[in-house]
Amino acid sequence: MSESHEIDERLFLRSVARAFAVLEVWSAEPRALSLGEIAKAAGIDKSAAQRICQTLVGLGYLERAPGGLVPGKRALDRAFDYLRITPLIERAAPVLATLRETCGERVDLSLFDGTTILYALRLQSRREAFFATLPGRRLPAFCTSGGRACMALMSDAAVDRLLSRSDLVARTRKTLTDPAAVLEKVREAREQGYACVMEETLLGEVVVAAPVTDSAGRPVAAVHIAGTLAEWSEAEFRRRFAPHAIAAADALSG
Amino acid sequence: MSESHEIDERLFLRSVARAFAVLEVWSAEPRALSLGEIAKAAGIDKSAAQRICQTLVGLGYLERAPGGLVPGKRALDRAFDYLRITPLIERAAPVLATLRETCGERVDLSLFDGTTILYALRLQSRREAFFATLPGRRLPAFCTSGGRACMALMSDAAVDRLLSRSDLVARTRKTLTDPAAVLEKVREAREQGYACVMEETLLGEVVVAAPVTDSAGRPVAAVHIAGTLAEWSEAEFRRRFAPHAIAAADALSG
DNA sequence: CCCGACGGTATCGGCCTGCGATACGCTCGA
DNA sequence: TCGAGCGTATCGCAGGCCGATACCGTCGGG
Repeated sequence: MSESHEIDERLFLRSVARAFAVLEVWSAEPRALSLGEIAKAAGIDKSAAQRICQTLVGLGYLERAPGGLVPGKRALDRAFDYLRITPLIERAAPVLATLRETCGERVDLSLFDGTTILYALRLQSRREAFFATLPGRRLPAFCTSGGRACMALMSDAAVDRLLSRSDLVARTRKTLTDPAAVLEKVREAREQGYACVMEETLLGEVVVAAPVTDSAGRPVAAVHIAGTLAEWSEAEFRRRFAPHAIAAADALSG
Repeated sequence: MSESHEIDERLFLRSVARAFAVLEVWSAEPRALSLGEIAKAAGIDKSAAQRICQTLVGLGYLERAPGGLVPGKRALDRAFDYLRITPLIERAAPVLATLRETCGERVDLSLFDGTTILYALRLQSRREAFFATLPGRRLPAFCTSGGRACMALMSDAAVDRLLSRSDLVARTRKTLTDPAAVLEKVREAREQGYACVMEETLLGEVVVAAPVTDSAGRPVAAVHIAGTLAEWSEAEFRRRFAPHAIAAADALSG
Protein backbone atom coordinates (compact mmCIF):
# COMPACT_ATOMS: atom_id res chain seq x y z
CA MET A 1 0.00 0.00 0.00
CA SER A 2 1.94 3.05 1.19
CA GLU A 3 5.33 2.50 2.78
CA SER A 4 5.78 6.24 3.33
CA HIS A 5 9.57 6.52 3.31
CA GLU A 6 11.68 3.57 4.42
CA ILE A 7 12.10 4.05 8.14
CA ASP A 8 15.43 3.70 9.92
CA GLU A 9 15.18 0.17 11.26
CA ARG A 10 17.29 0.89 14.27
CA LEU A 11 14.48 3.04 15.58
CA PHE A 12 11.77 0.60 14.66
CA LEU A 13 9.86 -1.01 17.51
CA ARG A 14 9.04 -4.54 16.57
CA SER A 15 6.54 -5.07 19.36
CA VAL A 16 4.56 -2.01 18.34
CA ALA A 17 4.51 -3.07 14.71
CA ARG A 18 3.30 -6.51 15.72
CA ALA A 19 0.50 -5.01 17.79
CA PHE A 20 -0.75 -3.12 14.75
CA ALA A 21 -0.31 -6.17 12.59
CA VAL A 22 -2.76 -7.85 14.95
CA LEU A 23 -5.26 -5.00 14.68
CA GLU A 24 -5.03 -5.08 10.92
CA VAL A 25 -5.96 -8.73 10.72
CA TRP A 26 -9.65 -7.90 10.79
CA SER A 27 -9.51 -5.88 7.61
CA ALA A 28 -9.02 -9.14 5.72
CA GLU A 29 -11.17 -11.30 7.98
CA PRO A 30 -14.15 -9.31 9.24
CA ARG A 31 -15.49 -11.56 12.01
CA ALA A 32 -14.72 -12.66 15.55
CA LEU A 33 -11.31 -14.38 15.55
CA SER A 34 -9.67 -16.76 17.98
CA LEU A 35 -6.14 -16.34 19.29
CA GLY A 36 -4.86 -19.06 17.01
CA GLU A 37 -6.40 -17.45 13.94
CA ILE A 38 -5.02 -14.08 14.90
CA ALA A 39 -1.56 -15.52 15.41
CA LYS A 40 -1.56 -17.21 12.04
CA ALA A 41 -2.97 -14.22 10.17
CA ALA A 42 -0.55 -11.76 11.77
CA GLY A 43 2.41 -14.08 11.30
CA ILE A 44 3.30 -14.39 14.95
CA ASP A 45 3.18 -17.23 17.44
CA LYS A 46 0.39 -17.84 19.87
CA SER A 47 2.29 -16.52 22.88
CA ALA A 48 2.89 -13.17 21.26
CA ALA A 49 -0.71 -13.01 20.11
CA GLN A 50 -1.82 -13.72 23.65
CA ARG A 51 0.25 -10.92 25.15
CA ILE A 52 -0.67 -8.43 22.44
CA CYS A 53 -4.38 -9.20 22.58
CA GLN A 54 -4.51 -9.02 26.37
CA THR A 55 -2.88 -5.63 26.15
CA LEU A 56 -5.17 -4.37 23.39
CA VAL A 57 -8.27 -5.58 25.21
CA GLY A 58 -7.09 -3.73 28.30
CA LEU A 59 -6.68 -0.58 26.25
CA GLY A 60 -10.07 -0.92 24.55
CA TYR A 61 -8.75 -1.46 21.03
CA LEU A 62 -10.02 -5.04 21.03
CA GLU A 63 -13.15 -6.46 22.62
CA ARG A 64 -14.12 -9.96 23.63
CA ALA A 65 -17.12 -11.26 21.71
CA PRO A 66 -18.81 -14.62 21.36
CA GLY A 67 -16.50 -16.63 19.13
CA GLY A 68 -13.34 -14.66 19.79
CA LEU A 69 -12.04 -11.14 19.60
CA VAL A 70 -13.21 -8.17 17.52
CA PRO A 71 -11.97 -4.58 17.09
CA GLY A 72 -12.85 -2.27 19.98
CA LYS A 73 -14.61 1.05 20.17
CA ARG A 74 -11.39 2.91 20.81
CA ALA A 75 -10.71 2.70 17.11
CA LEU A 76 -13.48 5.24 16.61
CA ASP A 77 -11.83 7.70 18.97
CA ARG A 78 -8.63 7.64 16.97
CA ALA A 79 -10.52 8.17 13.72
CA PHE A 80 -12.34 11.08 15.30
CA ASP A 81 -9.00 12.63 16.27
CA TYR A 82 -7.88 12.36 12.66
CA LEU A 83 -11.02 13.90 11.25
CA ARG A 84 -11.06 16.69 13.78
CA ILE A 85 -7.45 17.70 13.24
CA THR A 86 -7.44 17.62 9.46
CA PRO A 87 -8.47 21.12 8.33
CA LEU A 88 -9.59 19.86 4.96
CA ILE A 89 -12.32 17.77 6.55
CA GLU A 90 -13.71 20.68 8.46
CA ARG A 91 -13.67 22.92 5.42
CA ALA A 92 -15.19 20.22 3.25
CA ALA A 93 -18.19 19.42 5.42
CA PRO A 94 -20.32 22.46 4.58
CA VAL A 95 -19.16 22.52 0.96
CA LEU A 96 -20.22 18.93 0.46
CA ALA A 97 -23.52 19.52 2.22
CA THR A 98 -24.29 22.33 -0.20
CA LEU A 99 -23.15 20.23 -3.12
CA ARG A 100 -25.37 17.41 -2.00
CA GLU A 101 -28.37 19.76 -1.87
CA THR A 102 -27.58 21.23 -5.28
CA CYS A 103 -27.06 17.96 -7.05
CA GLY A 104 -29.33 15.54 -5.24
CA GLU A 105 -26.83 12.74 -5.88
CA ARG A 106 -24.40 11.04 -3.54
CA VAL A 107 -21.32 13.15 -2.88
CA ASP A 108 -18.05 12.05 -1.26
CA LEU A 109 -14.74 13.43 -0.17
CA SER A 110 -11.95 10.91 -0.64
CA LEU A 111 -8.37 11.24 0.54
CA PHE A 112 -5.51 10.32 -1.76
CA ASP A 113 -3.11 7.96 -0.01
CA GLY A 114 -0.37 6.15 -1.89
CA THR A 115 -1.96 3.86 -4.44
CA THR A 116 -5.39 4.07 -2.84
CA ILE A 117 -8.18 6.47 -2.02
CA LEU A 118 -9.97 6.55 1.30
CA TYR A 119 -13.50 7.83 1.82
CA ALA A 120 -13.54 10.43 4.59
CA LEU A 121 -16.97 12.05 4.18
CA ARG A 122 -19.92 10.51 2.46
CA LEU A 123 -23.37 12.05 2.06
CA GLN A 124 -25.77 9.56 0.58
CA SER A 125 -28.51 10.62 -1.81
CA ARG A 126 -32.07 10.42 -0.64
CA ARG A 127 -33.11 7.49 -2.75
CA GLU A 128 -30.13 5.27 -2.10
CA ALA A 129 -30.17 3.24 1.10
CA PHE A 130 -26.62 3.39 2.24
CA PHE A 131 -25.10 0.01 2.71
CA ALA A 132 -21.34 -0.40 2.91
CA THR A 133 -21.04 3.34 2.35
CA LEU A 134 -19.13 3.89 5.55
CA PRO A 135 -16.25 6.30 5.91
CA GLY A 136 -12.90 4.56 6.11
CA ARG A 137 -13.53 2.45 3.04
CA ARG A 138 -10.38 2.17 0.94
CA LEU A 139 -10.34 1.55 -2.81
CA PRO A 140 -7.53 1.39 -5.37
CA ALA A 141 -6.77 4.72 -7.02
CA PHE A 142 -6.38 3.33 -10.53
CA CYS A 143 -10.01 2.34 -11.02
CA THR A 144 -11.74 5.13 -9.14
CA SER A 145 -12.78 8.51 -10.34
CA GLY A 146 -11.14 10.32 -7.42
CA GLY A 147 -7.92 8.41 -7.87
CA ARG A 148 -7.69 9.30 -11.54
CA ALA A 149 -8.54 12.92 -10.85
CA CYS A 150 -5.59 13.05 -8.45
CA MET A 151 -3.30 11.25 -10.87
CA ALA A 152 -4.18 13.85 -13.47
CA LEU A 153 -2.17 16.36 -11.46
CA MET A 154 0.93 14.16 -11.51
CA SER A 155 3.45 13.68 -14.31
CA ASP A 156 3.04 10.73 -16.64
CA ALA A 157 6.16 9.22 -15.10
CA ALA A 158 4.73 9.51 -11.60
CA VAL A 159 1.47 7.98 -12.77
CA ASP A 160 3.41 5.10 -14.28
CA ARG A 161 5.21 4.52 -11.00
CA LEU A 162 1.95 4.57 -9.09
CA LEU A 163 0.35 2.11 -11.49
CA SER A 164 3.35 -0.18 -11.31
CA ARG A 165 3.07 -0.28 -7.54
CA SER A 166 -0.68 -0.97 -7.76
CA ASP A 167 -2.35 -4.31 -7.81
CA LEU A 168 -4.28 -3.92 -11.05
CA VAL A 169 -7.09 -6.31 -10.34
CA ALA A 170 -10.51 -5.83 -11.95
CA ARG A 171 -13.41 -5.11 -9.60
CA THR A 172 -16.09 -5.41 -12.29
CA ARG A 173 -16.01 -6.67 -15.84
CA LYS A 174 -15.68 -3.06 -16.98
CA THR A 175 -12.59 -2.22 -14.90
CA LEU A 176 -9.64 -1.09 -16.99
CA THR A 177 -6.55 -3.03 -15.90
CA ASP A 178 -4.16 -2.12 -18.69
CA PRO A 179 -1.79 0.60 -17.45
CA ALA A 180 -1.75 2.26 -20.88
CA ALA A 181 -5.55 2.42 -20.93
CA VAL A 182 -5.63 3.90 -17.44
CA LEU A 183 -2.98 6.44 -18.37
CA GLU A 184 -5.09 7.44 -21.34
CA LYS A 185 -8.05 8.10 -19.04
CA VAL A 186 -5.79 10.08 -16.71
CA ARG A 187 -4.66 12.24 -19.65
CA GLU A 188 -8.28 12.86 -20.55
CA ALA A 189 -8.94 13.91 -16.96
CA ARG A 190 -5.92 16.19 -17.05
CA GLU A 191 -7.35 17.98 -20.04
CA GLN A 192 -10.89 18.26 -18.76
CA GLY A 193 -10.11 19.04 -15.15
CA TYR A 194 -12.17 16.13 -13.89
CA ALA A 195 -12.32 12.37 -14.20
CA CYS A 196 -15.31 10.25 -15.11
CA VAL A 197 -15.45 6.56 -14.36
CA MET A 198 -18.18 4.27 -15.64
CA GLU A 199 -18.97 1.06 -13.76
CA GLU A 200 -15.37 0.26 -12.95
CA THR A 201 -15.95 -0.25 -9.23
CA LEU A 202 -19.67 -0.94 -9.21
CA LEU A 203 -21.83 -1.95 -12.14
CA GLY A 204 -24.45 0.65 -12.96
CA GLU A 205 -22.58 3.45 -11.26
CA VAL A 206 -21.24 6.59 -12.89
CA VAL A 207 -18.92 8.91 -10.96
CA VAL A 208 -17.32 12.24 -11.75
CA ALA A 209 -14.55 13.58 -9.54
CA ALA A 210 -12.31 16.63 -9.36
CA PRO A 211 -9.00 16.86 -7.50
CA VAL A 212 -8.31 18.92 -4.37
CA THR A 213 -4.75 20.18 -3.94
CA ASP A 214 -2.64 21.39 -1.05
CA SER A 215 -0.94 24.77 -1.10
CA ALA A 216 1.90 23.33 -3.17
CA GLY A 217 -0.49 22.10 -5.84
CA ARG A 218 -0.10 18.43 -4.98
CA PRO A 219 -3.27 16.31 -5.11
CA VAL A 220 -4.47 15.34 -1.64
CA ALA A 221 -8.14 14.53 -2.05
CA ALA A 222 -11.05 14.46 -4.49
CA VAL A 223 -14.70 15.47 -4.57
CA HIS A 224 -16.95 12.77 -6.05
CA ILE A 225 -20.46 12.93 -7.38
CA ALA A 226 -21.99 9.51 -7.99
CA GLY A 227 -25.18 8.50 -9.74
CA THR A 228 -26.81 5.52 -11.33
CA LEU A 229 -27.05 4.67 -15.02
CA ALA A 230 -30.68 3.81 -14.41
CA GLU A 231 -31.30 7.55 -14.28
CA TRP A 232 -28.53 9.16 -16.28
CA SER A 233 -26.59 8.78 -19.47
CA GLU A 234 -22.85 9.28 -19.29
CA ALA A 235 -22.93 12.45 -21.38
CA GLU A 236 -25.76 14.01 -19.43
CA PHE A 237 -24.19 13.14 -16.08
CA ARG A 238 -20.84 14.65 -17.09
CA ARG A 239 -22.43 17.79 -18.50
CA ARG A 240 -24.59 18.36 -15.50
CA PHE A 241 -22.36 17.49 -12.55
CA ALA A 242 -18.72 17.84 -13.59
CA PRO A 243 -18.76 21.66 -13.25
CA HIS A 244 -20.11 21.37 -9.71
CA ALA A 245 -17.46 18.85 -8.70
CA ILE A 246 -14.74 21.09 -10.10
CA ALA A 247 -16.11 24.15 -8.35
CA ALA A 248 -16.32 22.38 -5.00
CA ALA A 249 -12.84 20.91 -5.34
CA ASP A 250 -11.42 24.31 -6.25
CA ALA A 251 -13.06 25.86 -3.21
CA LEU A 252 -11.27 23.32 -1.04
CA SER A 253 -7.86 23.59 -2.71
CA GLY A 254 -4.85 25.66 -1.85
CA MET B 1 -12.74 5.99 31.11
CA SER B 2 -13.40 2.24 30.77
CA GLU B 3 -10.77 -0.04 32.25
CA SER B 4 -12.60 -3.12 30.99
CA HIS B 5 -11.42 -5.79 33.43
CA GLU B 6 -8.11 -5.37 35.17
CA ILE B 7 -5.62 -7.11 32.92
CA ASP B 8 -2.96 -9.50 34.20
CA GLU B 9 0.05 -7.28 34.30
CA ARG B 10 2.45 -10.09 33.57
CA LEU B 11 1.01 -10.26 30.07
CA PHE B 12 0.92 -6.52 29.59
CA LEU B 13 3.22 -5.09 26.94
CA ARG B 14 4.53 -1.78 28.13
CA SER B 15 5.86 -0.71 24.74
CA VAL B 16 2.49 -1.29 23.09
CA ALA B 17 0.66 0.64 25.77
CA ARG B 18 3.11 3.50 25.37
CA ALA B 19 2.57 3.58 21.63
CA PHE B 20 -1.17 3.98 22.15
CA ALA B 21 -0.57 6.55 24.85
CA VAL B 22 1.23 8.53 22.16
CA LEU B 23 -1.66 8.19 19.70
CA GLU B 24 -4.10 9.30 22.35
CA VAL B 25 -2.27 12.54 23.00
CA TRP B 26 -4.07 14.23 20.15
CA SER B 27 -7.50 13.75 21.68
CA ALA B 28 -6.54 16.33 24.29
CA GLU B 29 -4.41 18.52 22.04
CA PRO B 30 -5.87 18.59 18.53
CA ARG B 31 -3.03 20.15 16.52
CA ALA B 32 0.37 19.30 15.09
CA LEU B 33 2.68 18.35 17.96
CA SER B 34 6.46 18.22 18.25
CA LEU B 35 8.37 15.29 19.67
CA GLY B 36 8.98 17.13 22.91
CA GLU B 37 5.32 17.94 23.36
CA ILE B 38 4.33 14.37 22.60
CA ALA B 39 6.85 13.04 25.11
CA LYS B 40 5.61 15.30 27.84
CA ALA B 41 1.92 14.69 27.17
CA ALA B 42 2.35 10.92 27.00
CA GLY B 43 4.55 10.82 30.06
CA ILE B 44 7.59 9.31 28.37
CA ASP B 45 11.05 10.62 27.55
CA LYS B 46 12.08 12.04 24.24
CA SER B 47 13.99 8.96 23.15
CA ALA B 48 11.00 6.72 23.59
CA ALA B 49 8.79 9.24 21.82
CA GLN B 50 11.25 9.33 18.94
CA ARG B 51 11.26 5.56 18.51
CA ILE B 52 7.50 5.24 18.87
CA CYS B 53 6.75 8.08 16.46
CA GLN B 54 9.18 6.83 13.84
CA THR B 55 7.46 3.47 14.03
CA LEU B 56 3.95 4.90 13.88
CA VAL B 57 4.85 7.12 10.93
CA GLY B 58 6.22 4.09 9.16
CA LEU B 59 2.96 2.25 9.75
CA GLY B 60 0.81 5.19 8.66
CA TYR B 61 -0.80 5.86 12.04
CA LEU B 62 1.00 9.19 12.30
CA GLU B 63 1.87 11.66 9.56
CA ARG B 64 4.43 14.43 9.34
CA ALA B 65 2.85 17.85 8.97
CA PRO B 66 4.12 21.41 9.11
CA GLY B 67 4.70 22.09 12.78
CA GLY B 68 5.02 18.51 13.91
CA LEU B 69 3.15 15.25 13.78
CA VAL B 70 -0.56 14.55 13.40
CA PRO B 71 -2.68 11.37 13.40
CA GLY B 72 -2.47 9.37 10.18
CA LYS B 73 -5.05 8.07 7.77
CA ARG B 74 -4.65 4.51 8.96
CA ALA B 75 -6.82 5.42 11.93
CA LEU B 76 -9.76 5.53 9.51
CA ASP B 77 -9.09 2.00 8.33
CA ARG B 78 -9.30 0.65 11.85
CA ALA B 79 -12.55 2.52 12.50
CA PHE B 80 -13.92 1.10 9.27
CA ASP B 81 -13.06 -2.40 10.47
CA TYR B 82 -14.96 -1.77 13.67
CA LEU B 83 -18.04 -0.42 11.91
CA ARG B 84 -18.06 -3.17 9.34
CA ILE B 85 -17.79 -6.00 11.85
CA THR B 86 -20.34 -4.74 14.34
CA PRO B 87 -23.68 -6.20 13.23
CA LEU B 88 -25.63 -3.50 15.03
CA ILE B 89 -24.17 -0.82 12.78
CA GLU B 90 -25.19 -2.63 9.64
CA ARG B 91 -28.68 -3.24 10.93
CA ALA B 92 -29.01 0.32 12.14
CA ALA B 93 -28.06 2.08 8.92
CA PRO B 94 -31.31 1.53 6.99
CA VAL B 95 -33.43 1.94 10.12
CA LEU B 96 -31.89 5.32 10.85
CA ALA B 97 -32.20 6.40 7.24
CA THR B 98 -35.92 5.70 7.36
CA LEU B 99 -36.23 7.41 10.71
CA ARG B 100 -34.43 10.44 9.33
CA GLU B 101 -36.89 10.63 6.43
CA THR B 102 -39.89 10.21 8.69
CA CYS B 103 -38.87 12.77 11.27
CA GLY B 104 -36.89 15.31 9.26
CA GLU B 105 -34.67 15.92 12.31
CA ARG B 106 -31.13 14.81 13.03
CA VAL B 107 -30.92 11.17 14.08
CA ASP B 108 -27.97 9.36 15.65
CA LEU B 109 -26.93 5.95 16.83
CA SER B 110 -24.68 6.11 19.86
CA LEU B 111 -22.83 3.24 21.50
CA PHE B 112 -22.84 2.85 25.25
CA ASP B 113 -19.30 2.42 26.56
CA GLY B 114 -18.50 2.59 30.25
CA THR B 115 -19.36 6.05 31.52
CA THR B 116 -19.60 7.54 28.04
CA ILE B 117 -21.51 7.31 24.80
CA LEU B 118 -19.90 7.29 21.40
CA TYR B 119 -21.58 8.45 18.20
CA ALA B 120 -21.34 5.77 15.55
CA LEU B 121 -23.82 6.91 12.91
CA ARG B 122 -25.10 10.42 12.45
CA LEU B 123 -27.56 11.62 9.82
CA GLN B 124 -27.87 15.35 9.90
CA SER B 125 -31.12 17.14 9.17
CA ARG B 126 -31.43 19.13 6.00
CA ARG B 127 -31.40 22.55 7.53
CA GLU B 128 -28.53 22.04 9.92
CA ALA B 129 -25.03 22.43 8.50
CA PHE B 130 -23.08 19.72 10.21
CA PHE B 131 -20.10 20.98 12.07
CA ALA B 132 -18.38 18.87 14.67
CA THR B 133 -21.01 16.23 14.10
CA LEU B 134 -18.50 13.59 13.20
CA PRO B 135 -18.77 9.96 14.16
CA GLY B 136 -16.36 9.00 16.91
CA ARG B 137 -17.34 11.88 19.14
CA ARG B 138 -17.53 10.77 22.77
CA LEU B 139 -19.72 12.42 25.39
CA PRO B 140 -20.40 11.60 29.05
CA ALA B 141 -23.38 9.31 29.57
CA PHE B 142 -24.80 11.20 32.54
CA CYS B 143 -25.78 14.35 30.64
CA THR B 144 -26.84 12.85 27.32
CA SER B 145 -30.17 11.52 26.30
CA GLY B 146 -28.72 8.26 24.98
CA GLY B 147 -26.71 7.73 28.12
CA ARG B 148 -29.72 8.16 30.36
CA ALA B 149 -31.82 5.92 28.15
CA CYS B 150 -29.21 3.18 28.62
CA MET B 151 -28.95 3.80 32.35
CA ALA B 152 -32.71 3.37 32.58
CA LEU B 153 -32.21 -0.33 31.87
CA MET B 154 -29.77 -0.71 34.77
CA SER B 155 -30.53 -1.03 38.47
CA ASP B 156 -30.42 2.08 40.63
CA ALA B 157 -27.31 0.68 42.28
CA ALA B 158 -25.57 0.23 38.96
CA VAL B 159 -26.54 3.75 37.92
CA ASP B 160 -25.08 5.06 41.17
CA ARG B 161 -21.83 3.23 40.51
CA LEU B 162 -21.68 4.63 36.99
CA LEU B 163 -22.33 8.15 38.21
CA SER B 164 -19.70 7.83 40.92
CA ARG B 165 -17.15 6.83 38.32
CA SER B 166 -18.16 9.74 36.07
CA ASP B 167 -16.67 13.16 36.01
CA LEU B 168 -19.83 15.17 36.66
CA VAL B 169 -18.81 18.39 34.99
CA ALA B 170 -21.40 20.74 33.49
CA ARG B 171 -21.28 21.30 29.74
CA THR B 172 -23.85 24.08 29.70
CA ARG B 173 -25.50 26.06 32.45
CA LYS B 174 -28.45 23.69 32.25
CA THR B 175 -26.48 20.48 32.79
CA LEU B 176 -27.59 18.50 35.84
CA THR B 177 -24.54 17.57 37.91
CA ASP B 178 -26.20 16.35 41.07
CA PRO B 179 -26.24 12.50 41.05
CA ALA B 180 -29.63 12.45 42.74
CA ALA B 181 -31.12 14.73 40.09
CA VAL B 182 -29.68 12.61 37.31
CA LEU B 183 -30.99 9.46 38.94
CA GLU B 184 -34.42 11.04 39.06
CA LYS B 185 -34.27 11.69 35.32
CA VAL B 186 -33.14 8.12 34.76
CA ARG B 187 -36.13 6.86 36.73
CA GLU B 188 -38.41 8.98 34.59
CA ALA B 189 -36.82 7.49 31.49
CA ARG B 190 -37.28 4.01 32.92
CA GLU B 191 -40.97 4.61 33.28
CA GLN B 192 -41.50 6.24 29.92
CA GLY B 193 -39.25 4.01 27.87
CA TYR B 194 -37.23 6.90 26.56
CA ALA B 195 -35.11 9.78 27.86
CA CYS B 196 -35.46 13.44 27.04
CA VAL B 197 -32.64 15.90 27.65
CA MET B 198 -33.02 19.65 27.29
CA GLU B 199 -29.99 21.82 26.56
CA GLU B 200 -27.67 19.82 28.80
CA THR B 201 -24.98 19.33 26.18
CA LEU B 202 -25.83 22.15 23.79
CA LEU B 203 -27.96 25.18 24.52
CA GLY B 204 -31.09 25.26 22.40
CA GLU B 205 -31.00 21.55 21.70
CA VAL B 206 -33.66 19.03 22.66
CA VAL B 207 -32.99 15.31 22.29
CA VAL B 208 -35.10 12.21 22.86
CA ALA B 209 -33.43 8.80 22.92
CA ALA B 210 -34.45 5.18 23.38
CA PRO B 211 -32.17 2.32 24.40
CA VAL B 212 -31.06 -0.59 22.23
CA THR B 213 -30.31 -3.86 24.03
CA ASP B 214 -28.36 -6.99 23.25
CA SER B 215 -29.93 -10.44 23.36
CA ALA B 216 -29.48 -10.53 27.14
CA GLY B 217 -31.36 -7.27 27.60
CA ARG B 218 -28.30 -5.23 28.49
CA PRO B 219 -28.17 -1.69 27.04
CA VAL B 220 -25.57 -1.39 24.29
CA ALA B 221 -26.63 1.64 22.27
CA ALA B 222 -29.29 4.30 21.83
CA VAL B 223 -31.24 5.92 19.02
CA HIS B 224 -31.35 9.73 19.29
CA ILE B 225 -33.59 12.26 17.63
CA ALA B 226 -32.40 15.83 18.06
CA GLY B 227 -34.07 19.13 17.30
CA THR B 228 -33.86 22.78 18.14
CA LEU B 229 -35.94 24.75 20.62
CA ALA B 230 -36.27 27.44 17.98
CA GLU B 231 -38.74 25.15 16.27
CA TRP B 232 -40.17 22.92 18.96
CA SER B 233 -41.49 23.01 22.49
CA GLU B 234 -40.36 20.24 24.80
CA ALA B 235 -43.84 18.74 25.09
CA GLU B 236 -44.47 18.79 21.36
CA PHE B 237 -41.05 17.31 20.59
CA ARG B 238 -41.53 14.48 23.06
CA ARG B 239 -45.04 13.73 21.86
CA ARG B 240 -44.10 13.70 18.25
CA PHE B 241 -40.73 11.94 18.18
CA ALA B 242 -40.38 9.74 21.29
CA PRO B 243 -42.56 6.97 19.81
CA HIS B 244 -40.42 6.88 16.68
CA ALA B 245 -37.21 6.65 18.69
CA ILE B 246 -38.64 3.81 20.76
CA ALA B 247 -39.85 1.94 17.70
CA ALA B 248 -36.49 2.23 15.96
CA ALA B 249 -34.58 1.18 19.07
CA ASP B 250 -36.85 -1.81 19.57
CA ALA B 251 -36.32 -2.86 15.98
CA LEU B 252 -32.57 -2.92 16.63
CA SER B 253 -32.72 -4.72 19.97
CA GLY B 254 -32.41 -8.39 20.85
C1' DC C 1 -15.76 -43.85 25.62
C1' DC C 2 -11.51 -41.97 24.67
C1' DC C 3 -9.04 -39.47 21.85
C1' DG C 4 -7.14 -35.46 19.26
C1' DA C 5 -7.88 -30.76 17.97
C1' DC C 6 -8.96 -26.71 19.41
C1' DG C 7 -10.16 -23.10 22.62
C1' DG C 8 -7.98 -19.86 26.48
C1' DT C 9 -4.57 -19.56 30.13
C1' DA C 10 -0.24 -19.61 32.68
C1' DT C 11 4.89 -20.17 33.49
C1' DC C 12 9.82 -19.41 32.91
C1' DG C 13 14.83 -18.94 31.57
C1' DG C 14 17.55 -16.50 28.37
C1' DC C 15 18.55 -13.43 24.93
C1' DC C 16 17.86 -9.64 22.29
C1' DT C 17 15.39 -5.47 22.10
C1' DG C 18 14.06 -1.48 23.64
C1' DC C 19 15.69 1.89 27.28
C1' DG C 20 17.26 6.44 28.32
C1' DA C 21 21.37 9.34 28.82
C1' DT C 22 23.98 11.81 25.81
C1' DA C 23 25.49 14.50 21.98
C1' DC C 24 25.09 16.72 17.29
C1' DG C 25 23.67 20.24 13.81
C1' DC C 26 20.11 23.30 12.81
C1' DT C 27 16.86 27.32 13.13
C1' DC C 28 14.77 30.39 15.58
C1' DG C 29 13.98 34.81 18.59
C1' DA C 30 15.92 37.32 22.29
C1' DT D 1 25.99 35.81 20.36
C1' DC D 2 23.66 33.21 22.85
C1' DG D 3 20.21 29.62 24.54
C1' DA D 4 16.11 27.07 23.73
C1' DG D 5 13.86 24.67 20.93
C1' DC D 6 13.62 21.47 16.98
C1' DG D 7 14.74 16.62 14.79
C1' DT D 8 18.33 13.25 14.56
C1' DA D 9 21.73 9.82 15.82
C1' DT D 10 24.57 6.72 18.92
C1' DC D 11 25.51 3.21 22.38
C1' DG D 12 26.12 0.13 26.52
C1' DC D 13 23.38 -1.83 29.92
C1' DA D 14 19.34 -4.06 31.85
C1' DG D 15 15.37 -6.08 31.97
C1' DG D 16 11.18 -6.73 29.23
C1' DC D 17 9.69 -9.34 25.82
C1' DC D 18 10.30 -13.83 23.39
C1' DG D 19 8.64 -18.32 22.37
C1' DA D 20 8.74 -23.16 23.91
C1' DT D 21 6.14 -25.61 26.89
C1' DA D 22 2.49 -27.21 29.67
C1' DC D 23 -2.22 -27.07 31.73
C1' DC D 24 -7.25 -27.40 31.78
C1' DG D 25 -11.83 -27.10 29.31
C1' DT D 26 -14.90 -28.23 25.63
C1' DC D 27 -15.99 -30.00 21.72
C1' DG D 28 -17.05 -33.81 17.83
C1' DG D 29 -15.69 -38.01 15.61
C1' DG D 30 -14.11 -42.53 15.53
